[in-house]
Amino acid sequence: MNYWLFKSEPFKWSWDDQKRRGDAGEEWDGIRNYQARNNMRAMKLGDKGFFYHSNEGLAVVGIVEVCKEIHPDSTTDDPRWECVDIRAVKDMPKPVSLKDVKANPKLAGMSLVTSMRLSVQPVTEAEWREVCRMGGLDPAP
DNA sequence: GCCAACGTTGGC
DNA sequence: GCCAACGTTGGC
Repeated sequence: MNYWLFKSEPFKWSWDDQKRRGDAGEEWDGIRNYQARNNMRAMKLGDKGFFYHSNEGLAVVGIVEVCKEIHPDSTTDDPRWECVDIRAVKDMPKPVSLKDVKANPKLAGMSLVTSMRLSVQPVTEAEWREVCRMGGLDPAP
């Protein structure tokens, strides 16, 4: 199992929008960055991810799960761009803000800190557990 | 709203 | 294949 982080500007696509989709999930389309796409290519069904609000909120607000592996992005005809589908799993009991992440030395190597602009990021298991702990969640499964 | 960081594009 | 120009992202 691998872990990821998905960034979204809440006024474009928020955690509430995502939850409203329920188990059907939603295509994570619109990604036009190779590194982000490559990360999505590496995702497997059932992989978990953080849902992060950028620009406004600046916090990890929920947990998502990959519910469909890589496929063409329906919002473009350009075959270079592909995406996965994700569905909401649960809320973060306590959102973990960027400030909190930056303030935690254990998370100094996290992509959120080091590759600020990457919109789909890998998360290590240690980082996953730490952020879950900070958010008031039992990190197991 | 500003601006720094950084990815992409295109001319050479 | 280099690099300057340009566009976008995202924290502040």
